[in-house]
Amino acid sequence: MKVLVVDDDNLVAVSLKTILEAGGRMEVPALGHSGREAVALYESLRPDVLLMDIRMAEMSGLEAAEEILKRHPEAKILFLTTFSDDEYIVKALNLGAKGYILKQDFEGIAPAIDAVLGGQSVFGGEIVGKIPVLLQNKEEFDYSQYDINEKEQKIIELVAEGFCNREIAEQLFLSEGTVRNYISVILEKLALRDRTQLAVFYYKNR
Amino acid sequence: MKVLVVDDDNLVAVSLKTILEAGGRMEVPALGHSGREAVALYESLRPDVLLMDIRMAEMSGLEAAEEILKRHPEAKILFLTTFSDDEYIVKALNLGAKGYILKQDFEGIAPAIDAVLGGQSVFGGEIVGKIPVLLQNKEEFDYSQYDINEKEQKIIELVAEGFCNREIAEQLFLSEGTVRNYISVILEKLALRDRTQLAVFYYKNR
DNA sequence: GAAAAAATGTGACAGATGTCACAAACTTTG
DNA sequence: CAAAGTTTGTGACATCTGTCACATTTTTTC
Repeated sequence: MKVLVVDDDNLVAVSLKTILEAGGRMEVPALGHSGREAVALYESLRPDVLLMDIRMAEMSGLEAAEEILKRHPEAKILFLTTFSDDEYIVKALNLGAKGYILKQDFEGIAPAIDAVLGGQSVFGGEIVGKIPVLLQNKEEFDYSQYDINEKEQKIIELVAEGFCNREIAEQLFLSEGTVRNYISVILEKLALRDRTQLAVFYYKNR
Repeated sequence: MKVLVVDDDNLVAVSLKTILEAGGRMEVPALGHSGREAVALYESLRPDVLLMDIRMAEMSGLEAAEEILKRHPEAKILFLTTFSDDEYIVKALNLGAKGYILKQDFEGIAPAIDAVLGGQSVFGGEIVGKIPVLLQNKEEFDYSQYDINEKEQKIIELVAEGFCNREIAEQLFLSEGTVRNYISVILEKLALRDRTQLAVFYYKNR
């Protein structure tokens, strides 16, 4: 079974190769170190599974995956991640990745690859619990039709998080009065009455 | 490695036992046929993984899982499902199940169990793609844990529609002062600060 | 650099909001 | 029925909110 390993950090890539080949059932015919290499190596080797870091210079894992899946929709791509990059989970999911697992999780990686080959999708420990939350802050609302600028958008988001004017002022380095003025203008533009209606508007339009 | 198998349908349970033990690495010390049995067998056998049908008479897999996870939060529970019962996915997910896989997927089940033992969460083929959609179908929020009664729920809904106290009072045939008191109590119970946070809470929890 | 435009700020005001202590009306329970 | 509990209401109060007119500062444009 061929597994292509791609990671920015050569040490990680080599370690993974060692771990995977230790079981005797997997072969790692090449190591890549960027998204660009991933695409090229995938084409030439046609591995059963692609195990790839999600963050890389030159071309991110996500971009590479998009490219590869465009040409090979059946590709089995498993992302490697650290604890820190939650925000990519949803993108990876929508892209059609077969999983999202933690680099730290050495013993867990080989079984994960097996499971993917068996047609499953795999997510590292805590990740699944986060998916519902991450999906909530999904799509961007299109404010363009309402003549709402960036700063106003930012204020809308903070109102929709339940912050009061003083807190919003602190976060944006404005005075409380200015925030009040902004909100006044926003309410006028959206034909709403108060900040609660603004929060409601925010959640209903997404 | 001990795997407890629980399925309504004895044929399925026996088949699973055969498949899992074929590899030589897994042992299936018992077969259960209901949620109730699952709970009892889990207690007596303490398996490494519990593989359980989600729909069963007597006590559903979900209820059994809830019970087991209450006592053993580290329990590794994997649900078996057919194509038809999508609606349970989200519940299983929130409950803390380690996966949700398809019965049909014979070859995939053993690797899935391995992956779960390796600390991963596993989802059968198409299931992951459905999660975003399923999460959108706003389920009823469970207020029971917060000691929120029906009238209070109604008021929460009206606040979340953006109505002011006077409007809420009119709709519920209460005085404005009473509505204020209600909201005051609700905010206290939910540990929120103001009506906007209440509206935010409402939309974030569904 | 001066003029114009945009962003930010201030202060005053009215009204809405949330809290609290307590009262009145109604319902349930013994 | 009486006591106890629940629901609904009131009034006072401090605070937050939204509006407005206008001032100040910063940035853009010519």
